[in-house]
Amino acid sequence: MKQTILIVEDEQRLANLHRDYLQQAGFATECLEDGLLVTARVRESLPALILLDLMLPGKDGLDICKEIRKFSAVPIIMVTARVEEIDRLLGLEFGADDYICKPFSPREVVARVKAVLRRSATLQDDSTFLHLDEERYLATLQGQVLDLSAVEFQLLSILAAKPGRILNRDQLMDRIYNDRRIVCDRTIDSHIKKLRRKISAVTPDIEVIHSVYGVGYKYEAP
Amino acid sequence: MKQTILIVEDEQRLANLHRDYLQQAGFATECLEDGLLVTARVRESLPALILLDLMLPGKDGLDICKEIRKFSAVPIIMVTARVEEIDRLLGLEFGADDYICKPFSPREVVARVKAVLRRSATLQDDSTFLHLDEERYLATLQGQVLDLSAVEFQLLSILAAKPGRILNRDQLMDRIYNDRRIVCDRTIDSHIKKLRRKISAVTPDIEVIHSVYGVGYKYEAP
DNA sequence: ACTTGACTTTTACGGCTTTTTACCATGCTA
DNA sequence: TAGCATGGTAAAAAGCCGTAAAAGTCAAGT
Repeated sequence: MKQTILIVEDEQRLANLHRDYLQQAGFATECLEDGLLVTARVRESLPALILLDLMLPGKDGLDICKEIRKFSAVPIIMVTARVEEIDRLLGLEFGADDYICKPFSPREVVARVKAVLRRSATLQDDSTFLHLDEERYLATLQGQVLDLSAVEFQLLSILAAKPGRILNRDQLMDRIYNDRRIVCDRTIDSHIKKLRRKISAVTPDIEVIHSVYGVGYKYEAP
Repeated sequence: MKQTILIVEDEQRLANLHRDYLQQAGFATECLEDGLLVTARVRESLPALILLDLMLPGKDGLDICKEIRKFSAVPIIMVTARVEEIDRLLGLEFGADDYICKPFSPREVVARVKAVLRRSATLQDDSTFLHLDEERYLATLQGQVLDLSAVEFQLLSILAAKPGRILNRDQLMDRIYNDRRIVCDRTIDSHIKKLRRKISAVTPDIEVIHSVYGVGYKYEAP
């Protein structure tokens, strides 16, 4: 079963070059010439990696990247025309996994693709299990996005920050409501329940939020 | 209290990149540009993890690693420029905890750092006969986990805090129920009994909770 | 301003676990 | 051996959790 690389590149000659080399290297390929349908295609064909040109007709590469990150953690390699771009991009947290600068040799592209795939393979079953982007309130579990409400996200953050450590309901409430609001502690249970439901929609067989009878809750990865 | 990551990297741009991402991820950072002062720094600032470039001016990364291992078990992640290096390194027993190959995405580095830290945290000692982790309500006896209820855990903690010292039932109740609840003192006996049963499931031949006729109970390791 | 819809909090209850109690058997000390 | 302390057991009581549904809150859009 071949892995599919999605090539998003408006310059036809370049796209073909990528395609040929990647196929030669044993990958399946798909091509798009503009940014309009990228997200739709990603959802459909679930590529193993996306090679994304930064300058595209129709839509900016950065926007596409952000959009994809809303629902998927698929590896993305950005292709840019200018070296100076890269430094700028590196500073930004917008979620690409690597950057290639034109002009480049097709061999280099293949090498990078392999490198990124290898990395993401080794990381998959490890720390990438749960990723919490505090700035964006974006939680991903095994590469899939968890659509959490603000309170749910916070709750998960607090628990996941100290895996294994048990927090009681008062501690959790104190951290979530720092305005000293008084809420019934069963409220926590309620949010926990919703969190668990959303999490189990992604990983039905793995429990990550455990209750400790008479004490509280804890987060613990498999 | 943040954990400190010590970055040892001669390429300034790369070091800054690491630093920014790790700080973003909630770590404190320190940087060194060559290998000469690494061991001294490790002794001083006791970092939680070291990110160590293999190729350094002044001293070889491997040597540094070995040197550190003589006095510390701090987690070390080696950074190397070439994939082939890794295979070679993996064969050698020199004590790094993980390897990262250039080029890499800063996100990956953060992920690896977290993964290694998590692993080393869970590997923490099972050398002591009885270990009580108050934070996670986790009691281990000779490396085996005792599945205790909240009260049982407290009871064992109180007794084990003063080995050999005899505590009567009132003292024990006072410490367990600081809300001045009045309970029958036979309740203690009941919990003691359950504790003993769970403990003897792990170490059938060793009695650690002793009753002192007419006085109370004490904990005493073999 | 009103409606609407999404999110949060409260409340109630069944089922389950732990804690407590009661009671009898056994063991210790004088 | 008498008298009290402790151990074992089981059943009652208390407390806790998961769940669902009702009630409240808030902000966006009309």
